[in-house]
Amino acid sequence: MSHTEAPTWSEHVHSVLARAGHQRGGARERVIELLARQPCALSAVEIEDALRAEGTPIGRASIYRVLELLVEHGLAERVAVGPGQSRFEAIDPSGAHHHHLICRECGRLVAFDDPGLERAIDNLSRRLGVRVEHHDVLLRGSCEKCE
Amino acid sequence: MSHTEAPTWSEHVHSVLARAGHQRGGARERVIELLARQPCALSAVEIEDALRAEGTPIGRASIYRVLELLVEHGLAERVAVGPGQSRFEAIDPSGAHHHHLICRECGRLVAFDDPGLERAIDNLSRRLGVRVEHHDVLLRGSCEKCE
DNA sequence: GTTCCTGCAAAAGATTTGCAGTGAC
DNA sequence: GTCACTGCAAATCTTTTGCAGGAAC
Repeated sequence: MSHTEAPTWSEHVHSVLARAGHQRGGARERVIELLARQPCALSAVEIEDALRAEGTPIGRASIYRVLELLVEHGLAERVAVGPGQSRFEAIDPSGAHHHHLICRECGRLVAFDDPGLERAIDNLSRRLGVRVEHHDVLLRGSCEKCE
Repeated sequence: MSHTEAPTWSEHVHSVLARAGHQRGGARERVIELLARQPCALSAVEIEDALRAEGTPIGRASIYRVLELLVEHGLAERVAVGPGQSRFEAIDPSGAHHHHLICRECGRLVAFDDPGLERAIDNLSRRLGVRVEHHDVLLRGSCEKCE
């Protein structure tokens, strides 16, 4: 694979942050590399635990600072799954994105995407006459395993 | 419309809770009556302030207990508008419901409903083969006033 | 050398829990 | 009288902030 196309998410993040005048510290790199490898959203504590398990523990405050920076630059998304429980995940630079189903039984977060849903939201924002920069859709129910 | 049917939300709440073996205390009644009159979602602190302003202050713990009870029985909904910021609103017994746009400029929460969106979510849950009990849609952008 | 990054400890908020007293039925 | 409801204070949990030292450029 690989000619010269489609930058990976990490590369994209690095170039956006560099352009914004940020240096590359160790803690930030580790959070970015970890997020880049995730199939789905993680909480700050899960990120902390995962990095500790890999032998590169970093302070929780740093994790929140990195996440805040990523969200601010539109590079990551915060998914609110409950009172005081946020999870974070990478936003693909291509603009592709997905939504989540949170299972009441097992608590698992399942990702999915759906063009019909995107279309409905487009129509809606046009109808309302508002500018929608971002949308979160969170379904609650039972996943196929728990059904 | 209206012969003798369609119970109001408060009535519905009272009958559901009574059936579940709950008594009717003062604090609970006040929170329920307040929520019944709201056009849109309130935070726990807003509820506390509103009740204090009406001269019937109640403990914040009681507010959270009432809200938890309502959510548990499917009588109210929690809307997560940010990290550590939940708002609550009544769920109409008819099943009618709406979603929200939160304005980045003024922070206002705007309610709307949209049949196209509901349809898209129906189709989606059928396609995924999951049972969706509840869905939250939260748009972020600028409202008409701030546009 | 200057400016940004990091970790630690403390702070700030939101929400929950323990407990003793009060009220509903 | 019994069991649920309430308020207060304390505890818990997530997230943010202040600050001193260390790293990037």
